[in-house]
Amino acid sequence: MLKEERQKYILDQVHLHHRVLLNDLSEALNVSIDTVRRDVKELHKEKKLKKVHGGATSFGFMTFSKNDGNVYLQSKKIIIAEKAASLLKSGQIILMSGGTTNLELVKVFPRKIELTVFTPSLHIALELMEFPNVEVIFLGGKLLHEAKFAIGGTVVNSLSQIRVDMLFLGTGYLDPKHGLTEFDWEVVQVKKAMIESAKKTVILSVSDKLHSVQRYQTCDLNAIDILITELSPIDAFLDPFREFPIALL
Amino acid sequence: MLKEERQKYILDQVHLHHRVLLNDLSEALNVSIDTVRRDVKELHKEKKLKKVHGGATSFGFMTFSKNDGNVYLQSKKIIIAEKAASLLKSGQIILMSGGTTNLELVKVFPRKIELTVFTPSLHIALELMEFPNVEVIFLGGKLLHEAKFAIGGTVVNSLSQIRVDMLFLGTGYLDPKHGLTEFDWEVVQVKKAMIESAKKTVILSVSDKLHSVQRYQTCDLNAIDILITELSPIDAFLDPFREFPIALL
DNA sequence: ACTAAAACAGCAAATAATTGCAATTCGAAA
DNA sequence: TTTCGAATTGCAATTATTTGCTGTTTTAGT
Repeated sequence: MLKEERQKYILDQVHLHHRVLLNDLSEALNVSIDTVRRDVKELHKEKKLKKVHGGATSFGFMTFSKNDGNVYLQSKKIIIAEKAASLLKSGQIILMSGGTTNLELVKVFPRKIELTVFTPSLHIALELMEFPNVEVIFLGGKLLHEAKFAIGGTVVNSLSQIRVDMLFLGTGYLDPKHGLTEFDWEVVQVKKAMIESAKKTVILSVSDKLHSVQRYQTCDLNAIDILITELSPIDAFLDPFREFPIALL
Repeated sequence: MLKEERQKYILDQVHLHHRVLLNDLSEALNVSIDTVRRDVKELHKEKKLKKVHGGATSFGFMTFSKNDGNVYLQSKKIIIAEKAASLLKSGQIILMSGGTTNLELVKVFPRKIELTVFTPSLHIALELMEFPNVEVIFLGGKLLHEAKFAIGGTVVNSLSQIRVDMLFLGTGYLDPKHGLTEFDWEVVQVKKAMIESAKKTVILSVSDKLHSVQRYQTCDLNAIDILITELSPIDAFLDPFREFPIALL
C-alpha cells in the first residue's frame, strides 16, 4: 500500500470520526504503529490534522460547532439539501425524520413559502422554530436519548391519522438488495408508519451510505419514490438502483 | 479513550449545564477522580472553564454571594432550581412546562435517581436528553415558534390520559387575587390540563413575577400546592400568599 | 472549631513517543 | 536489466506522558 493511500485513509478516518487511535490505524492499515505515528506526525506538520497523545483529532474537535467540522461529508450533505429543497412547494404538508442530512435540509428551507411540517425529531423541530413561515407539529412520544427522536406507539398512532404530501427520510442505509435498513428496531417501526402516511417518499443519503446494510429493514426499494445523493444522477455508482421505480436526483 | 475526548466531554457538559461535579464526570467517563481533576485543572489553565471546589463552571456563569443584595436574575433561578430539585424522588413521574426557570431546574437534575418526565417544551426535552437516568416523553402538538412549546388539542388530549406525581410550572405570573396568569390563551389551556393531570402542582417563580397579572388566568391559588421562590420562606414579601393552602419553599 | 469532603503532592505501573539503526523497497541513471 | 542512493519501514532501547493510588493538607459547611 502506498504511503499516500495510507495518509488519505488516515485523513478520511479523522474527518469521519473526528478522532482516531494510532492502534486502530495500525491494525486497519496493516503497518507498524511506528509508521502510522510517522504519518500522523507528517500530517500534523502539514496542518491536516491534530496529533494528540495516543491518536489524532480533527481541528475544530474541541470547538462547539453544531456541524461536525467534517468538510467533505458536510458539503455532500449541503448538496443533497439543496436538491431536496427544490422539491418544496407552497402549501405542502411535509413529514421529516431525523438525521443530520435532514437537518441540513431544514437549514436551506425557503423563507417565503408556507409549509406544514410533522416530525418526531427534536433537532429538526428546534431548527424549524426559526422559520415563521413553517407550521411545525411535533409527533410526541418517548424520546431516544442518543437520536433525540420520538418512538413508540404514540408516534405510530399519530402517524396513522395524518396524510402528508412528501416524506423526507434522512437517515438509514440503502442497498439494492436489502432496501432501506436501520439499526434501531423502534426507529424502523416509526419510519414504516411514516412511509405509510406519505404520498411520496424521498430518501436523502450521502453516497457513503449506499450499498450498506444494517440489522433491520424499514422498506424495500419499491417503496421509495425519489433518491437524492450528492452524486450526479448519471453516476455509474447508482446503476444498481435503476431497476427500481426510483427517480434519481 | 483519548484525553482530548474526555476534555471535550467535560467542556460540553460545562457549557450545557453551566456546572458539573467532578464525581459525576469521573463516573460518566470511567476514569479516576484524579484524572478528571487534572483535566479540569488543565482546562482551567487554558481558560476554557472555571474550576471551583468540587467541580467546574462555565465562565458566563454568574456567581452570587448571600450577603450581596444585588442578585442576578440567573442566580435567582438557580436558587429556585436547587430548591425544586430537592423535591425529586426516585421513580417519580414528573410533568414539566417550559420556561427558563424550569430549564435551570433540569440542569441541576440528579444523575442518580430514575425519573420519568412528560413535557411539551422542546428546550426541556432537549436538555433532558443528557440524562440517561431520565425517561422523557414529549407531549406532541403544534409548536409555538417563540416559546418552543407544544399547544393544542393533541397536547391537552394526551394530558388527559396521564396522571403524574408532580407538576413543575415554570412560567407565568402570580398574584394573590388573580392567581396564576399568562398572556397566551393556548398556553393557558395546556397548563390547565397539566394541573388536572398532576397530584401536586409546584410553581417556580422569581419574586419579580409575584404580584403581577396577565391577561388570562390559568388557575387560582387554591390549585397550587407548593410555591418556590428565591426568597426565604419567611420573607414578608410572601405574606399575602399565606392565606392560601400553599407550602412556601 | 470540628468534620467530611475535596485538593494536592509524590510515587509507581502502564502506555505512548522518540531516537538510532538495519533491512527493505523504489526509482532513476548507467 | 542492473546498480546506486534516497526514502520508507520495522525493531529495540530510551525517554516522556498519563494515570491511579497513597498519605497529607486544605477547604467548605455546619
